[in-house]
This record gives sequence, C-alpha cells and structure tokens, in this order.
Amino acid sequence: MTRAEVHAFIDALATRNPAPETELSFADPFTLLVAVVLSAQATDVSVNRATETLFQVAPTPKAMIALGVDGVASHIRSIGLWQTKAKNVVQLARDLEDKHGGQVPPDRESLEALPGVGRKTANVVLNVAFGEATMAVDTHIFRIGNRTGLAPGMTPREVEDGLLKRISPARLRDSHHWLILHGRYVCKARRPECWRCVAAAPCRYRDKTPSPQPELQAT
DNA sequence: ATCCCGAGGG
DNA sequence: CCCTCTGGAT
Repeated sequence: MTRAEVHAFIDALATRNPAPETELSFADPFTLLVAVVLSAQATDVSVNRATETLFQVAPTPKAMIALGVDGVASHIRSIGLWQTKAKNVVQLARDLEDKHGGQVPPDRESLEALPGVGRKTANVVLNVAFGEATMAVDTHIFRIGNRTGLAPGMTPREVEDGLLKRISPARLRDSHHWLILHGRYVCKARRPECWRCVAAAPCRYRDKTPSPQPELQAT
C-alpha cells in the first residue's frame, strides 16, 4: 500500500466510525504506563474498572510501592494475568523511584527495561505521553497489515516500520484507534466481515469470505 | 473452543 | 520459533 492508500483507508475508517476517542485518556505518564501494562490481553472495560479504584489509592510510584503486590492484586483480580501484572506494576514503580527519580523515562531503552513493558507498550507511552512518532503494533494492527498486503509475511517490526513511513505524524494517534476498531469488529481474526470493509486497496481476504447479508444473520 | 489493544522466558 | 500466564468475550 502506498502512503496515499493508507491515509485514504484510515480516513474511510474514521468516516464510518462515529465513536470518539475515549481510551487511554490518563493525564499523567505514570498512570498511562500502568494502565497500558495492565491492558495486555484484557478488555478495556475491565482495565478501566480496575484502574479507577487502583489509581484512587495509588496514583504515584511511591503510593504504588506502599500498596504492595497484594494490595495491587486486590484491585486487578478481575482482569487476566493479574498475578504477573501485580508484581510487574510494583517492581515497575520501584524501578522508577530507584533509577528515574520517580518519573516515567521518555526514552525507549529505559521504558523497555521496565518489567511488563515491551515494544508495543513503550510505543504507546512514547506516542501518547511524549508525543513521539511511534506506531504501537498490537495483534489487530499486525493482522490488518498482513492481510492488506502492506507486505505479506511481515514481522510485527516490519509492519511497524511500514506504517510509520506511510502515516503522517499528526495522524498516528487516531490511526491506532481506527485500525484497532477495524481489526476488532470487521477485520477480525476469525470470520472477518469483508462485506463491511471500506478498504479500497488490494487485500488478500477481499471477496474471499462469505458475504451474508447482515439482515439475514439472525442469532 | 478460541482469541484477546503482550511480555517474558526457553 | 515455541510456550505460559489468566479472566473475559464470543
């Protein structure tokens, strides 16, 4: 896909989806970072519910350390991987205090050295909290990238680089939002609903999936 | 049953 | 590359 095609695709997605950007609206870098760490393999609803009470008690690294692993765990048991995440979040807070003056470091290396923070999470924080031009490739964006033939057989890193070159920095933020929504509800891992897809560019799945009329899909 | 707005470890 | 961690959604 060319740069123009990618932009046209995202514009089409934005036009089709009236849903406003409401996620990841955490004001400060610390709560943003923790929220993203907790969101791995979990639904945004359950994470929002957990973080609401968690950040009320522990909105800072010091408070998170004081709360402790068991304390954090008590707030996040409704989401998956909570044991690992509780340990990671407290250790992460300790690392911030010990190595970064209690602040979230604004560079990739320091971020990825934190427990529970991989490339995807680091890219989200770098973009949302520090305004850097990064692309956070999750499973949805990875899948879309491969299907649309941005380059078949790409690694997540190659999808990241490809999209980064084809999306203007000013559009990176909302592009994530539209692409992820598209991957969640239309370009799904299983039973993708291609008849609802607005992609104009070539896609390996285009016209290869059954196109039942939505009206006829009872139950 | 299978996947998820992943990361870490082998 | 593979596997594991885990509750929730479909």
